[in-house]
Amino acid sequence: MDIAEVSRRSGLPASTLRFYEEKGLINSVGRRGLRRLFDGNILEQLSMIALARYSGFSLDEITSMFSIDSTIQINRKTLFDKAEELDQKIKKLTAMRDGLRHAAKCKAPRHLECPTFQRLLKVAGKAQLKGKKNGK
Amino acid sequence: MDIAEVSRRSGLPASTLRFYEEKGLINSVGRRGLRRLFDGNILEQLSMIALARYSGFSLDEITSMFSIDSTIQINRKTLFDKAEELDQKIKKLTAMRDGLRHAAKCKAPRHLECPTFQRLLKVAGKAQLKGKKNGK
DNA sequence: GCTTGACCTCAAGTTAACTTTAACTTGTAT
DNA sequence: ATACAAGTTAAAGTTAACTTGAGGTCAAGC
Repeated sequence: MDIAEVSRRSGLPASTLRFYEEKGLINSVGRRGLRRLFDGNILEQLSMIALARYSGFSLDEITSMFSIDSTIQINRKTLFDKAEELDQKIKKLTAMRDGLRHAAKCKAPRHLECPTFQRLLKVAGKAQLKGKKNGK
Repeated sequence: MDIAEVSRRSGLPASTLRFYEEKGLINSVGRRGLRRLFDGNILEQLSMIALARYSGFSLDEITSMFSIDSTIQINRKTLFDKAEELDQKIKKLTAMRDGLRHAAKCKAPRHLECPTFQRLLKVAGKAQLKGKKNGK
């Protein structure tokens, strides 16, 4: 599979694929002349990466979580911790979603003055943002 | 309330508060000499902003969703659409969380080879990332 | 009335995750 | 053999969301 096909099938521009390879997130299996060749399973790897990115993990975190060459088993505790982190995040997103839905219906002149909205805010604020830089 | 107190109580550095004001996300109510003065409700506004940021909205989106000066009611449909977006995201995050939890327990030599993991991936991939640039 | 510490502005710097550009190479079709 | 479309590299550019730095201001305490 050449880079164009991977690009077409994954939806990612070739430049991104090269960038990911340079970063060590993915690997090409060889070259035909200058041109990279990719293995079929690259597509699943890329889906995984896309999902993780979308979930808010940085490329560096993803590298350490899924990289092929890392010590045979990725530290189970790390994975579990990541899952916990996500769980917290899901709770906040849910509060936000409900808040937005409410706001779309609410008659209060300003959302911040609506008690329902404020309650949601409070709930969401519970698990304070103690994360690193990238709190997305 | 001066900037130092807002900073202390919100946990945000003064530089961020100035930056937010410059961007139009928040407003100071006046000055004492050069120094900004903030109203008490600024703290709730900042919680709201923090939650929205954490939920993956960009500052520009937040500005248009919550800015004080925008047309009296923010477009209900927009709010609803944002809620839907979040709902999709919550589904993906849930898949990711379950995936990670599974990975932490799974005995398969490589997670990508584990059928449970692959199933999760497939589910998560359903609502494709058709978003703009900022898909976090 | 002078110092000082907390604030101010404006410009430039930083980081992540890419994208763009310029100049080069090569397998395939003619 | 030659052209050329599609690849390649290395370096510089881009955007969002801030942070840092240099140099200036001012209200309050001594």
